[in-house]
Amino acid sequence: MFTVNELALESDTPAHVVRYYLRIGLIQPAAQQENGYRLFTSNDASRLRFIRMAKHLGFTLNEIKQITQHAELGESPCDDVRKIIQHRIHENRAKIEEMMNLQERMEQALEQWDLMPDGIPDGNSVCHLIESVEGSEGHCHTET
Amino acid sequence: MFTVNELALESDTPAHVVRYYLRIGLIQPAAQQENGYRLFTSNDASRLRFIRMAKHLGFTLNEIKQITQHAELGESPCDDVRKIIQHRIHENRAKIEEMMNLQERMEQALEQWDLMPDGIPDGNSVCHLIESVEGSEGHCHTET
DNA sequence: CTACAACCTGTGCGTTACACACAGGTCAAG
DNA sequence: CTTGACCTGTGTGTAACGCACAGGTTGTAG
Repeated sequence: MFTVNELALESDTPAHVVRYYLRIGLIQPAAQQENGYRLFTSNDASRLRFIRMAKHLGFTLNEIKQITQHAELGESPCDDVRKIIQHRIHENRAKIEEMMNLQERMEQALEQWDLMPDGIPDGNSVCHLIESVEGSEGHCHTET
Repeated sequence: MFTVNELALESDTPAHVVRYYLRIGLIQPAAQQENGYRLFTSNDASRLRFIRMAKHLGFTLNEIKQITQHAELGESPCDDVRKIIQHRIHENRAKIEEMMNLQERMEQALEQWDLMPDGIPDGNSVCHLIESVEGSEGHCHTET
């Protein structure tokens, strides 16, 4: 039987993360001491390791919860797992593209600003650097 | 004098976003009707357009708040603006890299899983697909 | 046996930038 | 006056923790 701290060490997870997973019901204590301390088995440690693996693969905690609940009922979560990853691959690709666009916008701005002096704000302008950036009228919104 | 909705149209911002900005004090109403409705001037509209520009460039709402507060006091925010963008460029580069690593992990996993059948979970295993993924013991943590 | 310090415990709140819901208010048409 | 469409402010929920706090536990010294 491990305490929270021991479970954290055993599963290579920060203790406060273990507590968070407990809070949201992603893991449950196997037992409880009289003073309220939660106790765990080595089974919980491997469960926790599974959770970290899934997170490392991009699954959200909610998805992991679904998966473990399915597994607990004896149903195979594999089909959902494949679908989720496929969806996440698309999602992530879009996000990366958006962040690369942002990156370019920022780099272009910084370069452009190199030739511009600092300015004192007046009633019309808050920061002429930011206001000088072009292309702010074309907002692209890509949904999931 | 505009209402929230009119200000939203004028500044090309969703109305619920305008309300959010009001809530966090990023913008303030110029006046108030007797029924509690908030009223704005065209000055507020251009302020809001500035906020959208800054967001488009990657500034957080907190940073924008700082910038506008500086500007309101007559101090030039330009120096901070340059520093923030420089910092954000580094930050974003790291994030993009991390997301590309994740992308590769996901794609490799999906490919690898193509040859694997679905499995029924037992006590030892939750989902053998996820558990089969290699390299889960080497966690990389890149800080800002 | 007691005093004290170091550490560990559960839990409440703060974070980002909205999205949604809800009860009530406003305005034009009939 | 009533109906319906729309608009208003505000409370709450989101993801995944990070931090802080008051109290409990454990080890060591005296």
